[in-house]
Amino acid sequence: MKRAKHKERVLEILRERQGPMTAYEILGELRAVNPKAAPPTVYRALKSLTDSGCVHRIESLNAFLLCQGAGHEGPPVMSICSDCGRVDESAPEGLLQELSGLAAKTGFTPKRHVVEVHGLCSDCDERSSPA
Amino acid sequence: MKRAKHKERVLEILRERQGPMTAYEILGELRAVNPKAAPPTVYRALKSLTDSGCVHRIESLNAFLLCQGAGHEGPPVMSICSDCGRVDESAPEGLLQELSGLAAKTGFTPKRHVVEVHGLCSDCDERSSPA
DNA sequence: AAGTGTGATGTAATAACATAACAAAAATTC
DNA sequence: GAATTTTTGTTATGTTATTACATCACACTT
Repeated sequence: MKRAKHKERVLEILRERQGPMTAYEILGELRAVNPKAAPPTVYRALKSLTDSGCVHRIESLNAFLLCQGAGHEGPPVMSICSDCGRVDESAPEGLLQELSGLAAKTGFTPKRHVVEVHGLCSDCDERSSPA
Repeated sequence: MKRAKHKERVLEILRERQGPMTAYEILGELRAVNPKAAPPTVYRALKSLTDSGCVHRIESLNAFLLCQGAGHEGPPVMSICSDCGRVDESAPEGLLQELSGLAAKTGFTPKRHVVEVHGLCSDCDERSSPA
């Protein structure tokens, strides 16, 4: 097994950020350490990290986020604040059932779920419509 | 009221295709009629069409699809076949509740839902694992 | 008809996101 | 230690999307 240096560094970068980052933002950070890093460098690392599940890709932002979810009982739901950019991961109980029920009705066999909710986090919501 | 020629033409193009198209595929078709069409042309038309709800953007494909859903009681679910590329829209009853329940727990106020399921449609599933 | 306001369209350039293709280097296996 | 495989480096390019500004076409007034 090889060292996979970049993978670890990307994880570190995402851990420090505590929020979503685009591939090119990550690339910028990688370059602080290794000026030779190029787009394939970061996309390779991200592929392996998303494949293994410790990083999630947020499709509607073209961005990546360290997995924060406890277990992986169901598809993760990403709650994305349109105002401050904060993203929270959750895993509601019934969601998988709901989506599986759909599958049963239509004969569709699900492999990967993308569930992303855009809106306002509680902080930003309060700020925009104060009590 | 102005004519909004491109909007109508984009709708027609999507109606003919009966499936998802990328903005640049649409642009190619637009150019068959109007060689002057450029990226902003198609993105403007698509913005107005997606804003009004008659076209959906599929985030995980960077593609656009004519709305096929009956009513809009809840967030549309896009079922995307990884094999044949077919996309079906549905609107399961309980989904909105499920996602709203999540909101209630966390204080997040949802504005827009993205629910996309990748997998195999019934045809492709049968073909890959025959009875 | 001439002027004016508004929304649609044209145009050029570029930003932002992602992958292809191949070369070189490092680790693993034999 | 030679062969093989995997990872990394490098260059280039492909794909998706937006910015910024100019112009056009129509509707409406005067």
